[in-house]
Amino acid sequence: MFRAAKQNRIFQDVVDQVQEIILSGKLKAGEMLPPERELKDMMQVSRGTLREALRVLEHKGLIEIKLGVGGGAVVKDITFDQVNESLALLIRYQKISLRHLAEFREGVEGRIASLAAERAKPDDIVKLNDLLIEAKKYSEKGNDFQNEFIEVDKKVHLTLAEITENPVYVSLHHTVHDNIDRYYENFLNMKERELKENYQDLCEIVKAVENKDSDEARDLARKHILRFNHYMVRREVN
Amino acid sequence: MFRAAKQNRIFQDVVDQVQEIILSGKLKAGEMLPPERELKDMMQVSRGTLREALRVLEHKGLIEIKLGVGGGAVVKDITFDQVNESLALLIRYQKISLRHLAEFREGVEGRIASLAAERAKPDDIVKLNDLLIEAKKYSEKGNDFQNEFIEVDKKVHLTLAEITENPVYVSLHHTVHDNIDRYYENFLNMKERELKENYQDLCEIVKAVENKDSDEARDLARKHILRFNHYMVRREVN
DNA sequence: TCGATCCTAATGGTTTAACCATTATAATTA
DNA sequence: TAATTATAATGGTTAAACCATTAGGATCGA
Repeated sequence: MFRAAKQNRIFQDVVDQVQEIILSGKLKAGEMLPPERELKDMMQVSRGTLREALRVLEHKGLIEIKLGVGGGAVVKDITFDQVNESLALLIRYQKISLRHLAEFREGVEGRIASLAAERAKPDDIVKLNDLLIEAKKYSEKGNDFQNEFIEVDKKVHLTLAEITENPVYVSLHHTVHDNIDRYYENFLNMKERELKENYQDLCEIVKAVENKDSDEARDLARKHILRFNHYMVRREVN
Repeated sequence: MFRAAKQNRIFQDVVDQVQEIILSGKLKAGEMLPPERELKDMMQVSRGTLREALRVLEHKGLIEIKLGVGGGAVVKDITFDQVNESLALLIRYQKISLRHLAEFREGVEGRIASLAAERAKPDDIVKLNDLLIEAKKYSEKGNDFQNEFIEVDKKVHLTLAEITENPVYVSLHHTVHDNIDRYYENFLNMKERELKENYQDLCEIVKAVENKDSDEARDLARKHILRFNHYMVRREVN
């Protein structure tokens, strides 16, 4: 209900004030805070204290600080970067294993596919089929184009997430991929047969979405991710 | 693939070094960093620079700083707090609406229930049934015990999340609840009839888990959350 | 005139030294 | 023995100076 009121720290008050100004829209993304030397006078704190506050705001992803003339603190358009970073820390601290993350992803992608099946518009179906054509190309070219295939695979999943029109899913897609990629760069080494299996998966998922068969889409997407997870887990380093 | 190498900043190097020491296990939760005045000498930086680094580490959730004699920077056991905070920011910045978050929760709780159905041990079933008895009590006492009922409801969901043995789900439970609660404290105002409906939901979910019927558990959990979401969305303030 | 080079000033990054505020512990006193 | 007070360790804050980076203007050469 309540959180600790460690409020005797001046820099925290500075953080809160600036954050409030940004979140309330008085300063929009791209606009700048006054230079440190002016701001410290306005807020009647020392430059050191102000800078501690700026460090926190920077780390929160609310501002970005540039050097030189015309530099200074620019208000940032907030992204999921901080969520990703925190998750990455949890993984490194071994509060989460990649197996857990992979299992989570399995559920999420299933849900995304099923929502996409309910919500896909004709345009979306076209886009998905275009991606399939690309995927087919790479899957037939064999191992040398493995990375390209994986990129297209990612794009299919991203497109499905976008079709849900729920930004939580879009962001989660990035979060999960960022964190899986970070530790498993090129973890995949699929044989040509496996590339083709994956291509088939994608085709079936898209077909289910096209048919608005949400249960089928969910089950197929989960199976598809499960296959990926197997490649991954068989290489897990723990 | 690569991230910007803004590495001319000394405090960043301090952050990286200390973080590495903590994550590598050389300093464990509960242990302390040297006092600022010693650490600054060891790392050959000024106290101001060191303090900027400590601010960042504190905000990352890696250390906690206490005042007074015997105070200083204590290594923290890392939690999901930072993830929650970042998500809360995204919500306030209106990158995510509560409707989106609620929809996401619906999917997650469904998945949790279905995994729980596959993994519940006899002990778990006992625990769930105990909670149901408590829930029944409050649901019969009517509106005055609405908050108590909601607490038990939360506990049921938390227990289901724990049964999955996947910490991602446990943490997500907290994240979602923290963020929903923050903006909808007491958002619920259920009539007695609604309390009883919710109690029935819980009973059915637990029964499905007991029967290891994962599809049924999933569908029931989703319907249950959907009901909650209706109470919430009908009060949404946007 | 154009382009290259250099200079200037704005702005963040860092240092130093001092002092303030909080608090656990030891010393003192009733 | 218990309450009170003093001490010192430790983080929090301030001030003033200097360093490093950089955009843009000034200068100079062709």
